[in-house]
Amino acid sequence: MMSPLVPLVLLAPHPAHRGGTITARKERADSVRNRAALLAAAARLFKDADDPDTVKMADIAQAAGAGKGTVFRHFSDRVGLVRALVVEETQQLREQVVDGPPPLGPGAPVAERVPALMAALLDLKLNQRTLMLAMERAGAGSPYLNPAYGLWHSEVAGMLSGVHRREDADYLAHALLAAVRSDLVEHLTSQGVSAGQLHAGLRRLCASVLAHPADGGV
Amino acid sequence: MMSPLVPLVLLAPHPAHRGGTITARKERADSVRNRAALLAAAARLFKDADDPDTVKMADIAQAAGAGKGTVFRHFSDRVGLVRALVVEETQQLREQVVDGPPPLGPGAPVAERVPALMAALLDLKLNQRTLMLAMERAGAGSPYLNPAYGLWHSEVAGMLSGVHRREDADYLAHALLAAVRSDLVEHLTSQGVSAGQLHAGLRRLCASVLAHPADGGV
DNA sequence: ACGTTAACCTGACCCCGGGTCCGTTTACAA
DNA sequence: TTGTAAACGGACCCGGGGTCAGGTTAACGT
Repeated sequence: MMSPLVPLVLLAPHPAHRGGTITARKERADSVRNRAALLAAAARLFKDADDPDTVKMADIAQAAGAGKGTVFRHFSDRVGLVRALVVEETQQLREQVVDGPPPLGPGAPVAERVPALMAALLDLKLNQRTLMLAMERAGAGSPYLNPAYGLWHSEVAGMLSGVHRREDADYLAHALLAAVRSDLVEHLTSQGVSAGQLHAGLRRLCASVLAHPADGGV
Repeated sequence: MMSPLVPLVLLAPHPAHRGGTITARKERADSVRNRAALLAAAARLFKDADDPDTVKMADIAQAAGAGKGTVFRHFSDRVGLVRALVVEETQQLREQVVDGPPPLGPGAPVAERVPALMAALLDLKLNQRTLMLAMERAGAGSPYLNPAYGLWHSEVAGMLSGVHRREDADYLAHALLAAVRSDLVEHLTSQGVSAGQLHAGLRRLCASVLAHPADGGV
């Protein structure tokens, strides 16, 4: 809950970031209040919505009791808003992965930690369904520009690099993460596949990728 | 080249499909000509464009020497147009997979056929980059509603079902296909990853998933 | 306290692109 | 030739993301 990995202020583009140690006025209280209100309102709207596209910027502004301009002042565009939300919603998991207890945190054997992280990500997609869909749909390359993605990937790739060549490990990590992409999860769920079945398949996938490639190259 | 898997006429929603064996006027020549012109123009525009979003419906109409209404008459909406294009561009590969010679066609051992198909799909994403990006970006669940996807998935899942439980095989097939999604390929390419490296990683992934899971449950 | 100032707030407005509509044209059939 | 269903086309509509000019207010210096 504490010690955010990224100082929250960095998420807001505006607060004066001039030269080195000079002046820099304190951020206005109403600005802080508005940003919080906007994030809260947006989170609620996405949670309630089925289709992320039905959540309009103007709705968010209104729900937060602010003007539309304020939304764009704080988050610059739709992608920025969604990213900020994702950062919030993944904060807990990010902390657990970086310095939490095993199996998510460091210390657990790779064979347990990888599936644990992947399972957590799958649950994230299941629980924050609409928001995560919004993130993947938002503009070019969105899933990969998401700040959290870098963390997941470097963690997984690092763990795989004990079993595979570095380059392969990088790609395999991307592949594992692609297996829990929101629209895939959404598609399977809507086909009647249960969460349990998804988890089972995912475990199988992790196990396959983690198994030492006995045979030479293929 | 011959024997299209799906009669072309099915791709066009409009040509009269009333009751059983009755009348049904022959499709007008100009209609046929226009559809072909539109597809050709769209294919060219997508090929030339970097960002699929820069290809507008009006542009396509104009490039084909037709009115905007005509585009929508033939393909109903943007998604329809893109899907029709994808069907065209994948026709050759679809035929090769269904009744072509090994390793793509039936008959090759699974350990060769799966990586061959996946490599072909990766090449497709590399060569038809913009069109494939357009397809994945087009509306909700687009990659999975694409008619070709069903074929790739059923083929791969079928092959995997010799090695894995049926449910796992289904999911693993989706996971393999997710590993060649256009935006991932795009992201890696833009990071400087070469086509060769992608192919290598993909082979490694296929090999892992195809290896018999010796150990019991994970 | 109280002016000064820069940051903030707002919602009317702009813009653009997907999709629609209907008056006009045209290919086919009788 | 003529009747007619179907195709055509581009002016038009509309909704939503993003902008901006003008009013407001919280922080700072004195």
